[in-house]
Amino acid sequence: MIRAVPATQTARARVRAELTREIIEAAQAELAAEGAVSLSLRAVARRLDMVPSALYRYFPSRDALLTALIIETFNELGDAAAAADDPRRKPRARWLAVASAVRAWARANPHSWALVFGSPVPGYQAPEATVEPALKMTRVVTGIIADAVGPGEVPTAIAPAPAGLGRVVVPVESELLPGRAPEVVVAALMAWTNLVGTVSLELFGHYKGGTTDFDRVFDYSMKVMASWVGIP
Amino acid sequence: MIRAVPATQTARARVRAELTREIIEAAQAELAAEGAVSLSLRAVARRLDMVPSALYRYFPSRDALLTALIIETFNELGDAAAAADDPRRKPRARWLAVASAVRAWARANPHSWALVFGSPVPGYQAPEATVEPALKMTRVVTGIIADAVGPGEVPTAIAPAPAGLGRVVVPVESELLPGRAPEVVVAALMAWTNLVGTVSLELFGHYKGGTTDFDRVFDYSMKVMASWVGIP
DNA sequence: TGTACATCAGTGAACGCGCGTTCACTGATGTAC
DNA sequence: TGTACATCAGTGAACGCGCGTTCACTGATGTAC
Repeated sequence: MIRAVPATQTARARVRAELTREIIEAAQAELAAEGAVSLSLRAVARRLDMVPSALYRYFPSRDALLTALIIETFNELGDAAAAADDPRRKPRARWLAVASAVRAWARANPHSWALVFGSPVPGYQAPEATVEPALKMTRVVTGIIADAVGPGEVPTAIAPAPAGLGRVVVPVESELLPGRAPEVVVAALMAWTNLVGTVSLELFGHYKGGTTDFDRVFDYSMKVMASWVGIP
Repeated sequence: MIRAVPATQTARARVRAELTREIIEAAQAELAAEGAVSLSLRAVARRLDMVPSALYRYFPSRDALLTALIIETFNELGDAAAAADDPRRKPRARWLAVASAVRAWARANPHSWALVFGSPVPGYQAPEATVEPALKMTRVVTGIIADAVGPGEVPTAIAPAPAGLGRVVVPVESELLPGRAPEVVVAALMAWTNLVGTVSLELFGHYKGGTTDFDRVFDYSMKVMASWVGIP
């Protein structure tokens, strides 16, 4: 799938790169139409007017295509979040803009969202290459919180963490929230969880009938979360 | 699937009821082993040493079996939550006990959890009969919050709701939190979302590598959520 | 610049598989009189 | 209590389907000299 290509691309290499793109896009269209479960190589091939076996020139297996799709999804979501974030604005406005953008992207691409945040595909093990793209959206969110709450600070709304919790959250602290108090690290995790959880539960139909205008509930709950987490 | 049975059950009716149970249990075992996606009538039949067509005496289609399984799952989860809740204790202890019980149940039955909270099965439309069982666990959670925060009260940690929000959340307020302020209704929704979201994201592997001891992070974050929502 | 050979893209047929559902059937259980 | 008939459970064979993957092939594109 990844191959060294001469600096001056041959026509063949160019066509190959283009077709790889087209296959991913056809797979996304198929995903949007049918969902991740029934995403089949044959359906993708049909969309491209190709014979199924031809896809094996580009992806060694269905799983490899799925991986490409997952990476693509995380990248697009991360880009949507990053595009909505203007670091010159106040943290609260940034948080609300990013949260809305994430939700909007998910509603526009529900099957892609379900592909990465829904039930794991059984038998499929996500390879290393998906880890970094998966963090993109998260980085935008935690970046805002890191800008709002300095190292060592603890917003008043957050109850003190038990002794020793800091050690437990070192991985996420060092990767995403360097120097921040454990209270802030966990609160950031909760804000992220609430965003992803709310979007998933909305998309998967679990709020159905609960409200007459979920847009307003979403906006308000993100504001509430902002003050809880200490985003002024 | 549902049929009138004479007050004095015939041997046949008794056997029928037992076998219906056994089929559901075999389907759960299959679910636990393979996941919801690949849950097939034929696999369930194999587990029972029956011929696939025999299942049609009990369930008219694969979807009907799936529905029975979804109802079963919601009921078990609701029972687990209710069993953990002792109304004589303080709201905070109740909330923490229920949250832990829900998480424990999910970790013990990950595929059942994924069946109801993961990606919707494409082409499957949940019938009316699943609505009430789906609410059971939610009722336990909101019941605790309703006991902690009286009608009209607004805990200090929750930012005031914009005018008119109350009207939007009437359905959930009247069904689950009668008379409570819109701030409390939304905060309860957020607490429930955070619980379900945290459990899902843990189960689906999205916290992997983030902490060295997620048990402790879970406990602490539920405590933080309790004080945010106003559970003393 | 031209030729000989190697590489690659895409075809078409085939493989073995498991799926949901239908249908005509046999034999056992239950009901009416 | 016994008999005649109706109901039901489960069998076994078959249907048509779509799937991922393999393989030998043809013809076009690229490379070395």
